[in-house]
Amino acid sequence: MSITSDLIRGHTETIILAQLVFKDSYGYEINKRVQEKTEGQYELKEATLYSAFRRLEQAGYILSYWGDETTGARRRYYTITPLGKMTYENNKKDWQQAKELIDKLI
Amino acid sequence: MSITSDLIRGHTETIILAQLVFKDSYGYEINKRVQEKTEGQYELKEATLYSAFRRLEQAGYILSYWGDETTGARRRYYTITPLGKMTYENNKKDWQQAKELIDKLI
DNA sequence: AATATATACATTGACAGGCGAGGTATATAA
DNA sequence: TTATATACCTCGCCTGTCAATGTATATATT
Repeated sequence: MSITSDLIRGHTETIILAQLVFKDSYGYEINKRVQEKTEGQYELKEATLYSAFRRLEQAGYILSYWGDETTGARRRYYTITPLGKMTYENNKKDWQQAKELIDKLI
Repeated sequence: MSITSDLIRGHTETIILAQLVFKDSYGYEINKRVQEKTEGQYELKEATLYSAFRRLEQAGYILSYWGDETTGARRRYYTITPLGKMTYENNKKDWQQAKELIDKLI
């Protein structure tokens, strides 16, 4: 695993929410998008990804529904809720703050 | 606890090493320094701090010795080793990289 | 004299998130 | 027929954080 994995620990949920702000999506696609955006420098582990989905849904930040694919593997799509959007915005602010703190400290 | 605690998770060791690069220090002082630098926005929990010291010493990044205080509570001082300095420099680079990745993703 | 506060270190045990390993199923390309 | 890509899911371990608790010294307050 890449050197950065420890440092991104704790951002998984925000990363997922960020993808869902643009459009509904599903696990596999979200992970592919993360890999594209980081040019392969980072990827979500499947176990991490799916356990995060459970937490996010439990918390009311996302909702899920099965896609109506007539071919290929089935997809479970996720939508972000208004509460999820608020949480995402808050998390982004927290990140800006945390970045400054860490920069002061290291 | 402050909102940022989850996001700083994983930086504890680097924060400690950063303090020891300047000068030898001890737990209580390091924590006070962290609080000063962040204007009270962040503090290391004692259990977190002392378990980090154990890990860092185990890994050969720091060495410890008892201070020779003739008054007040005894202090266990820590010194950063050359290996610890290298690790600190690497961690700083990793942080710069992680910051960019996270900014891309959220 | 008694109490509170600051300094200083340390351990225990619970909890939460990350993830390796394993499993299921469909579709296409070699 | 085999491999690869797509797509989802669970179990159980590992690791870092931290609340709670305990010890000891020195000073300030009541």
